[in-house]
Amino acid sequence: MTQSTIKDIARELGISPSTVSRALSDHPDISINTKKKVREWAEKLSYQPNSMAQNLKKKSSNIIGVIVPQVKHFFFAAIMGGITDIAYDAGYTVMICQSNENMQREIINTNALISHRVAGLLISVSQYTTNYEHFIQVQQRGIPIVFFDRTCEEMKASRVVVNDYGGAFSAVQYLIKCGYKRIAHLAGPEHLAISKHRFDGYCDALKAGHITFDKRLVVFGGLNEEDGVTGYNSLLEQADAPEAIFCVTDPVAIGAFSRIREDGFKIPDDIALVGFSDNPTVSLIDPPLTTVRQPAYDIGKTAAALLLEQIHLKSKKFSSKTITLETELIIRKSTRLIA
Amino acid sequence: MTQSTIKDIARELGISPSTVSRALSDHPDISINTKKKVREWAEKLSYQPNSMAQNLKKKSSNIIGVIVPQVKHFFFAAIMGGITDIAYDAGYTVMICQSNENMQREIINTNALISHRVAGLLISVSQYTTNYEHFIQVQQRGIPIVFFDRTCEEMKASRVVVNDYGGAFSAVQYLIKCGYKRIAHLAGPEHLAISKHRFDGYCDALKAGHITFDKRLVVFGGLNEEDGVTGYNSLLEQADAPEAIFCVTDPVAIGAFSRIREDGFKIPDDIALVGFSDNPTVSLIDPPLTTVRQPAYDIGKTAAALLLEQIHLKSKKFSSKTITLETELIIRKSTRLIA
DNA sequence: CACTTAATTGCAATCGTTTGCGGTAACGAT
DNA sequence: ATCGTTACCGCAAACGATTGCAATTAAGTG
Repeated sequence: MTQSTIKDIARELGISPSTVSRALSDHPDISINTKKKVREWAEKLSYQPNSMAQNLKKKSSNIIGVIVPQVKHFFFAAIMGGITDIAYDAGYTVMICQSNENMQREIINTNALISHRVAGLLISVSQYTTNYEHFIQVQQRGIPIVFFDRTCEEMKASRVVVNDYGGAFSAVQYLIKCGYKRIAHLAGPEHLAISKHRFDGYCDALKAGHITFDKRLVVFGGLNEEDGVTGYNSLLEQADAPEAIFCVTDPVAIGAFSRIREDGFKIPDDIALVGFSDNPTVSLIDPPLTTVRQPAYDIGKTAAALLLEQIHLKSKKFSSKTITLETELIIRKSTRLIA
Repeated sequence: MTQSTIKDIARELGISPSTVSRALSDHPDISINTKKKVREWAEKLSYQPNSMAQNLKKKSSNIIGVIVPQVKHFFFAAIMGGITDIAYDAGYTVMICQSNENMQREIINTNALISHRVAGLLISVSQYTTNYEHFIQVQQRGIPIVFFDRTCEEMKASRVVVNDYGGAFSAVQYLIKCGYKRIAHLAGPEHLAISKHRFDGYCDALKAGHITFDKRLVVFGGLNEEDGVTGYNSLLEQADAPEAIFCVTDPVAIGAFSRIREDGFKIPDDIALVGFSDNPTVSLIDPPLTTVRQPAYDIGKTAAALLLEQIHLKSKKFSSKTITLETELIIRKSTRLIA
């Protein structure tokens, strides 16, 4: 029924709880005899220490909190995999919350995690988060925090990101090399760092390729599949169909992909398409998508490792660092040489 | 720096911690004046209650523990979404662990969650788990437990599953109706309930279609993509290529899909393919996959709701129930009418 | 004025665990 | 017989919050 405690073992053996505690932690003051008996009874009662009591005493937990927009997206799911693997190895457990791209919910999640006195926080911010007060709060409490992917540039905090700029640049550069001239960009929310960096990469690649920027070929929107179709629609409203589209994420590319096929256009013959992430899906569609690979699982591992490092440093040397992982252009069949 | 406590507020106002506690919980004994001052200071110190202390006192937590094989698989990721949504609405937080299909790790995860005194446990067992001792332990402690998808039939416990048998049956029945005769089955691990049920559905559909069962057309394996390619390989070792393959999961189907394409065979002309789950990927590949849809997000929601129900019932009326969600055959282009 | 009653608040114990410090017993040494 | 060691072990406080009960004060009553 109810869980057994150190006191139960103590009562059973007619000794004090302190002795049991020390016996279980192999304290030298305790005789091997007592230790053996304590361990036997602990086993017999299938005793499991109460982490809450332990953490309360220690004034620190072995929980790391994670907030992501939506777990169901492969990118975040893969990151979660990396995080939980690292946490597991370090003896930590992870508490996960999803903001559902909603700032209010993100705030509540943050407070819930604070209440649980997480040892640290791993966050990828909601695309509609515009105010960072709740994250600043976290720092003021001395809770280590590491942002990943969707970072918060306004804050002095550690981050794990990928080379968004470089990835975007090489993707667009490649399109230009293929001979495309009218290259559109389905961008993300304007205030998000990843959007900005990928947009910058797009712009600079155009510049480097001596193609003049045409703002009618850029539409800012969201990061998910539905944004791909709405984005493509508003692209067509502003101008004639472009020759190629560089999308801010794979889901956006998938959205555009479906929309394009609906129109009966052929990829890459009528229009080329490039994504960003290399989700497993995009290599299986027809034609398989050219995309910029980012190492999702490694982002999770790296972010978790960085957080653990900060946790163990105890805010001594609070040197927030940014780790940038490399991206890689994966060329598939949704783009081709023309002219 | 350090988090403020009820005592800090008490000291600040020159009152006792008990009064602060009662004020914060709006106890009628406390004067509105005191309440106002307490709330002001709580706000000023950005006080967040220490859940550990609260839970220790209450001898129960507001954490629900989840163990899944791998979060990165869409099916589980989507379920996680459902779980966290329901948990959020009920004021619970979610602790997530992944077993990585490893029983030892599953055991350690279970103990970690027990240590954190989770209010309840949601589990989808690893495909290599053969011993259920650790789950029985959980029940003996009086911790509510709900299995989902990969359930544990040997135990008297609540479950949320889909109609695996019916889904498999209708899929194979459909294949027969299409005119296929040599229908193979890439099955899952033999001891897993979902494998068994889907296999049974396969068998019974054959029987109903007056097709004699050929054991060379069935290979038992794993549930993931790699198992699709190895499964397909051993299928070819045992017999000539079948006309159609019913796969135990979408990832297995994807594995077989890639393998079949490598061989230069055409789907569905040379060979038909059916999956199970309706992961988003399979509708995008070419040809889009015929599959049995199971409502992943709803499985998560249902399992979480059922668990919460059990938690609130406090083991009073311990009536373990099984909720079966319906499946739906989604017919796409990886199968066709023949002859 | 003495006494009851209502309105507030504080004391102290409790949840399960940890840990500094003090205590006891046994032993050998002087 | 006295003292010092050594080896074990227990007491009690503490972590932060909650809560039954007692205490205090003020107000109301006869």
